[in-house]
Amino acid sequence: MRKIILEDPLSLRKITDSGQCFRPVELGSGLYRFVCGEHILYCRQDSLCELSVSCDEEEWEQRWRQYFDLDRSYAALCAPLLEPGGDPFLREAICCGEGMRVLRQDPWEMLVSFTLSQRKSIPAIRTAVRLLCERYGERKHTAYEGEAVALFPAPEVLAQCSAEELGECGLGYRAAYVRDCAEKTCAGELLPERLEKLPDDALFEALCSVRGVGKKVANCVMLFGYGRSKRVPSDVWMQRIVEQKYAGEEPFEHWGHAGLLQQYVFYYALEHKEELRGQEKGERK
DNA sequence: CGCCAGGCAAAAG
DNA sequence: CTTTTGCATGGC
Repeated sequence: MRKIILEDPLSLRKITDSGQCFRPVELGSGLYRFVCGEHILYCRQDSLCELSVSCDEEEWEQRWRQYFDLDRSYAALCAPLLEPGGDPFLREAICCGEGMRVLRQDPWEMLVSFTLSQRKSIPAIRTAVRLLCERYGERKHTAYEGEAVALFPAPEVLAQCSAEELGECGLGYRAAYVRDCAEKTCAGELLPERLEKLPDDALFEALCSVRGVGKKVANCVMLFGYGRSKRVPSDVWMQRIVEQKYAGEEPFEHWGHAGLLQQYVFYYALEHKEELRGQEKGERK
């Protein structure tokens, strides 16, 4: 394992638990495994700003630096928002999520993962994604205890499966949606190399052409797969926050890098589920 | 067992 | 155009 010193706090646990990624896992005793494309990283948290990693320096610089979004300082970005007189809830959320990063993940994987995520809990999404990888993904051997890791399946492979077959991974009615992701990608309509050049609006529209991809899923793919840091996916949890902390008025418009702050807020919501659910209003009859 | 999940498309108003 | 409804299944 090689030592990495970071300029910014980074929490492997919070990132892994924050609902933006479904394949990173804690293997036990603080050892985490991340997968990005066909690259696999084993990683340990030594302190807030120190990691031990399994890759060499070149791979860290070329691949994982971008994956963990290390070229921008989240601390510097959040500092002005922590000043007294600022938004008190946002301040609390940022403190709660210290060490959060918004990962830059594979666009194809994000498209499929968030398409099958709708109306599923995060643990259930993890299971479905894992089953897809185990059934249809190529295996890659690693140095860690001879472990063979199943990579995320290629579009061509999923496009050859019937919806019924895909459904066996627990996709339910979303199986047809995943098939459409694969078909359109194979047909060249959603090639990441082309889409990444589009402006936000055009990219959004292209993603929404897939059956089962709407506003929320498209924004997740843009934020987590294409690095569009202004996008704010709005799901039930974000809606509860807007209701209960902002009296129904979305504050995101006047946040710079709203997508990054959104991730702190979303993580805060996951960590305070009970209170947010409990205070839900409007169940009068 | 019952309830809810990082929503969406289609039907109804 | 805006609002309501049905949806498959795993976690807990």
